[in-house]
Amino acid sequence: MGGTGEAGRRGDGARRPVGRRPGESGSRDAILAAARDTFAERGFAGATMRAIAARAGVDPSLIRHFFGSKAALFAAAVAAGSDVASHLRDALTGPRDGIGARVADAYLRLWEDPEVGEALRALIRSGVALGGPAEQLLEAIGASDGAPLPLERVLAGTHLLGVAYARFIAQLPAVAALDHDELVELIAPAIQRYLVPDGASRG
Amino acid sequence: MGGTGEAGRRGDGARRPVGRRPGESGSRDAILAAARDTFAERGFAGATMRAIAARAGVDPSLIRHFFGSKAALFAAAVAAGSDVASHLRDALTGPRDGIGARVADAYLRLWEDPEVGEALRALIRSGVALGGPAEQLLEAIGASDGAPLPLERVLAGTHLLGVAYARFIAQLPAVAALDHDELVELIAPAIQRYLVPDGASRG
DNA sequence: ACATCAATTCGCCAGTTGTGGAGTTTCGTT
DNA sequence: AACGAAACTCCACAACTGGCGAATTGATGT
Repeated sequence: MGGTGEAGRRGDGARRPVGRRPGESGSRDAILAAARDTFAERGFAGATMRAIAARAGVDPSLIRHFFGSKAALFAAAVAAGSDVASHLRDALTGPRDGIGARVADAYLRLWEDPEVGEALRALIRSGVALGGPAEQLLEAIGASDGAPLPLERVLAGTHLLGVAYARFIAQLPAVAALDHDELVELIAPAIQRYLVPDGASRG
Repeated sequence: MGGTGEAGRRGDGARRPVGRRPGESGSRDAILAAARDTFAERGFAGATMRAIAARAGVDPSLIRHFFGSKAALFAAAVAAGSDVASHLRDALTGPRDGIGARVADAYLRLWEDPEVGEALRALIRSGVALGGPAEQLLEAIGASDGAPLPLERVLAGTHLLGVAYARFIAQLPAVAALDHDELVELIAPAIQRYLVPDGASRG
């Protein structure tokens, strides 16, 4: 299925000079950013190293020079999204009052961070089977502090995951167009009811 | 990234005879089933026609003979999962009492159908941008009967989607191990509260 | 019996993919 | 000033990809 090729962000068709560039080039970071974007858009299999290199404005071999292989590049690119759990711990360990809103806010804020958000999209789009962000989120919420209701906490995680999917991946207008605080307010009650069994204290 | 090749479900290494087989071969259906499975496991880009053919026990060219192209095969393979909306209409148009449990039950039952479920997995794994099952589910629930609260209905859809993701795609043990009815009972209240604004009528 | 059509495989092609080797230019250190 | 290491590109390759034409075999209608 012949693609027309990716017009590079930096590549303008003219041959780049060979050899090291003067000063700080930032090529490594450019590659990581391009990889995150491309993996997020097309998934692991659909993203080609040539497309990533073109987007970063470098030669494909430079990717290998820095990262070794496509799999290693993927791992490096999505590293930012690999510890969802730790970012939610604060929100989860706070007082039960308003915990639904706090967790929803923290989770959505995570997705809104450009680096983390693209990494999460890349991970989900690539369908990473084990250790993926979905499992991590769900398990993190479920087993956060040895609470007696891990299952219902996992269900809270599924709701958050579904909201994130609709807002950031499917980009469904109804959900994606909402203001951050608006969305938090809307889903907070449901999260709250899962996290604390008796449905007290509004979001 | 050189794979070792897919050991065919039917292919045993021996050369298959050329020419038409006697009797009903069922090759077309075998191809569709193999395509659904493979697309579900690896996504559109990751699934190769050769892998699908091997899984179905046929020559890759037979796929082209029947379906024309990889894209057309994909479309045919996921057709079963393309009208999520219609299958939920009954559950949504019933009485408000117990609508949460009814919708949750109908939705999960959809995923449990082998044909539909694999089609949905394939669609989500492939990241179909528009018209995908995620959008369809969400929009179907949101706009079902011109109700005054489409947004909150969409949020119910996000929860269901997240549950399905955890149970059928990520296959998170905590959610995947649950009995169907158990799971319905657990999430029904949340769905119910989204679908009817005043949180009346249990499960 | 004969002609027609569908099912099926084989071999091939042009393009793409990830990877690797070899060379060139600059940086950092001594 | 010399020199090793790092950044960077070009070229090539072997494998794989989707797609296609052609040949072979069986089923079906007349």
